[in-house]
Amino acid sequence: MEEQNVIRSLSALAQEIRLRVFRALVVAGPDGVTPGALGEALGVAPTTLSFHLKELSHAGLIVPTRDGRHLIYRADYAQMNALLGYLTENCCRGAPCAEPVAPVCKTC
Amino acid sequence: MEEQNVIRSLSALAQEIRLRVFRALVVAGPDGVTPGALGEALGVAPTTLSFHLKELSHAGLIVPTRDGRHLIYRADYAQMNALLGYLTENCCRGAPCAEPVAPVCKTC
DNA sequence: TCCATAGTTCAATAATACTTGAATTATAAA
DNA sequence: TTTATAATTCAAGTATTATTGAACTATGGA
Repeated sequence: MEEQNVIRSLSALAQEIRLRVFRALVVAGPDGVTPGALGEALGVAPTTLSFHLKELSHAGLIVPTRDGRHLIYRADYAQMNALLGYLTENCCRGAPCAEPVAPVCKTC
Repeated sequence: MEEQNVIRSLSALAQEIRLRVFRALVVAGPDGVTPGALGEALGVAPTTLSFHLKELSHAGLIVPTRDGRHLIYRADYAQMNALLGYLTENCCRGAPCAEPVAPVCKTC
């Protein structure tokens, strides 16, 4: 993963609304969620939500697909994994860590 | 981990200099690095570096300790783990993920 | 004590990011 | 074809974040 993409992804997640949106999509999994449902659940105005969805999309963290007059947004797990991996790369120069870095997803 | 702390941590990492600083500290491990050495390695002015070190410290991602007239900064692995875990919490509602979320640190 | 070194804090400027209403695009149903 | 619904884009004002030089604090050595 490129540094600029990492920064873009971290910036995308470093905002209350976008963090909540992303986590909601991570929880929803393969089903995804529409902007309407997200806006309803999170109490965010359509214009504002759209702006934030675009930020997350540009970062590659979420992906929209169209279904009739709805859009469905889904988390991109590969992108998330790449991001998490980047932060711990070459951790402790390959030595076993004093405080080991744990697997992030207990159910996988 | 509290949402506000998560956002603060992500904001802290979502900046070129701070991301490089943090990764340098992750690689350095328990030895840590001084601001002087970081500034030298990354080509950053002392004032600017100090500002960014404070941002990372406030987020709890790095911790300074004094050693004579030097400060030594170290990554806080527990905070990093908590952050990474937060992003994948309740992933796919506990179902096995379509695209599994991998352990982030191969050497641990 | 006096000076040099290691870092930080402060204040001002410069640059980015967030929100909102109005207008727009795309699809579906009457 | 006309109307309604779902969502986005645009432009503006507002707010937050980054950089820099000058001044300051703390430690160690001459």
